[in-house]
Amino acid sequence: MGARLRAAPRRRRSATIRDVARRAGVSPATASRVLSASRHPVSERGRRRVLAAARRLGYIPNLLARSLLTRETAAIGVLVPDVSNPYYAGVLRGIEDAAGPARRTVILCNTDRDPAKLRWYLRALMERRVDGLVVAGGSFGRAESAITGGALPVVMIGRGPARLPCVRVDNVAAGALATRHLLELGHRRIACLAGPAVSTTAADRVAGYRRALREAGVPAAHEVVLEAGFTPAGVPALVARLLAREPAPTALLAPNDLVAIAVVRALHEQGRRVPEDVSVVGFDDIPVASYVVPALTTVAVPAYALGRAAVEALGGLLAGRPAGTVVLPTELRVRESTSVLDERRGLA
Amino acid sequence: MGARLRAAPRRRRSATIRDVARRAGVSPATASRVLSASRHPVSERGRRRVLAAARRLGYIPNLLARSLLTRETAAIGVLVPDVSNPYYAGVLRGIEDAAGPARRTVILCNTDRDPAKLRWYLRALMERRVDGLVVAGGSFGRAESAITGGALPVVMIGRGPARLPCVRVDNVAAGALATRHLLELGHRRIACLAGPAVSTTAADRVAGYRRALREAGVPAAHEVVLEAGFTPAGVPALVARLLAREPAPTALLAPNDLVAIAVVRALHEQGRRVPEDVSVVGFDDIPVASYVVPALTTVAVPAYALGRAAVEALGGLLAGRPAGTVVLPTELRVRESTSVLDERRGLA
DNA sequence: TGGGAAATGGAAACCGTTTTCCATCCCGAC
DNA sequence: GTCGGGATGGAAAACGGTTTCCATTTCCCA
Repeated sequence: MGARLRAAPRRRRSATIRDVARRAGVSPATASRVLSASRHPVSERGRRRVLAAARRLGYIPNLLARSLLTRETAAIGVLVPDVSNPYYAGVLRGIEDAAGPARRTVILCNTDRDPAKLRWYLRALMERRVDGLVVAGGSFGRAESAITGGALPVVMIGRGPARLPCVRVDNVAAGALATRHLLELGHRRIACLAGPAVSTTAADRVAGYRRALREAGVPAAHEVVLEAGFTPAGVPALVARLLAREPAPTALLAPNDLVAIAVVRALHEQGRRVPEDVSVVGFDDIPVASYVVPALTTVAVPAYALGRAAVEALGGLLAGRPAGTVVLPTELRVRESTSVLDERRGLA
Repeated sequence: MGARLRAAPRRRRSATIRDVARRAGVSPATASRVLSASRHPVSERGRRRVLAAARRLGYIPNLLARSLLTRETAAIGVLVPDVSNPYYAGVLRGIEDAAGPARRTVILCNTDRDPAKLRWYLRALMERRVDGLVVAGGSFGRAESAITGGALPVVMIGRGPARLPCVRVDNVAAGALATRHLLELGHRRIACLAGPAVSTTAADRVAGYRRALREAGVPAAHEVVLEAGFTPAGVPALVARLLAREPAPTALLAPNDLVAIAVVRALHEQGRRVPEDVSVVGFDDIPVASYVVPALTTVAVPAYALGRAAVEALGGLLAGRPAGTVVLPTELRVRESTSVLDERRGLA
């Protein structure tokens, strides 16, 4: 004979569908049909009684039990490098706003771009049987696919392996856009602070920078690329190195707005004014970019829209519609941190 | 006779503990005992076989089934007004970093301070049977407690009803701290931009501001409080109103750093320099505060630590330890946006 | 009046775990 | 020789829903 399993004493048992059924004088089957809007017909009288009983008992369905049976959890896992980064905060907000109406909940994981952490979280999400994944700003290679068993729908944000659907911007174009803006203002000595070496986003922007310079016929000797990371750490030293060059650049690209703001400050501390002495362009257009002084000229990346689009693509995948790559447009927002090159000034 | 339920065709069935048991030549009970590190002894031989079978089959336990039985989901719901706000992003990061090691996952909900949205999410979290809740920056009254049935452990961040455990800072003290700093610099006409009227955080800071002024013997007529909200919207108009006063304030408190940065900009646009003409103090010390020019003098609120502490308190609650109120210290960070009052300048 | 279809409702299996009872077996102690 | 007890392992009952089969009615139309 099996055992009478004692309920864990800690949490009091809440009303189950059987309780509702009993109170309504119907079978659990009927109660379920009413409460989960099944297609099976139920008499008006039965429906009313079940609804009344559910209300009276404060019935809250147990999604775990339902999910166990239906194999759907209505939960999606979201992997981002770091929510503290305003760009990813925007992405996350878009994800959540799109997931809510679809009655899906978001399980958040910060990977810090650490593959071990990524895999650890991936496993946790698999154990929870999430319906799908949105992965932003991380690599997702063979090892990761092995964990998901390849069966789990995944949408990448930014860039991922070709086999996975992806929502992104054209970062090569974005890099070129920023660079051409500076070229049009007369700048020729334009430095580029690149993001971390592992980031394809950063690499693409650098590629766009190089391409724009070449197309404008700027000598290759003018190309200056320094690795800076996506955070302001180390920015003053990098700026100092740039200012020490002979001749020094008159404009520069920062890997994102956060770093751009730090660059403006570092230049300020070195006695250079923006944009009179040096022009600075950022990427992302985070909320604060338009409030700082000088307001940042930047290439806007639609973080919020990327998040939304990713969830919509994932929803499509879950509904059986295939998803490909979605490329959203970037846009140059000219504000105050760039200006026409004044030959009499400049860093030199 | 009952029905043979056909498995949903969409998702392929992954290996279950029964598959593992069969392959290892043991019963599901034994397999479970090995895989979930139960106290029940299992022979070394059996253990090895189960582990090998699990590895071979790529077994990933189904947490839904486990949770259904144990009544614990190892998931916590997190309700914040808006992740795009850097302050809440910091809180969230702290929450997640503290939850991870405890093997708990975080379900994120953005409430936008909308009670309807809050209740909607609350219900969704109840359906998912989260183990507990962390609620930041929202009210949590009778109606909300009714949804959770009062049985769900809840930790508030910031401020909540007295009956709930809470992790917060002393915002009255923080407001007084900022104000006293300005008083010490010689300012007497200090304006206060308050946060939204519904926010107790905002109200407390205003109270601290008033208290500090009174204690310094500043005439009540010098008190100026304008409602500004926690976002930069409308800031230029408010600043214009302030500048139009006669005499005009020589210093001001912003409800948070984001607004403070917008205030600095608005002053700049009106031809006033910070701090030479007007001193500005913010709250929170968001990451960007130290990178803008001028670097913001601000009262640091330990967002990350608040998040961590909330999860730790919740963990304690779940382990049966009662939790009270935790008050974390704020700290004045004097940077560049405040300076000694120069009688010859000022707004007047 | 008969018959097919639609409406209505219940019994029970099933999802994948965990855990409680036993049932053995084996060991040393008395 | 038997008895207490620890080690080991299995059967089966939960957890709380959903859904598949039926089993009845009821209804409409020929």
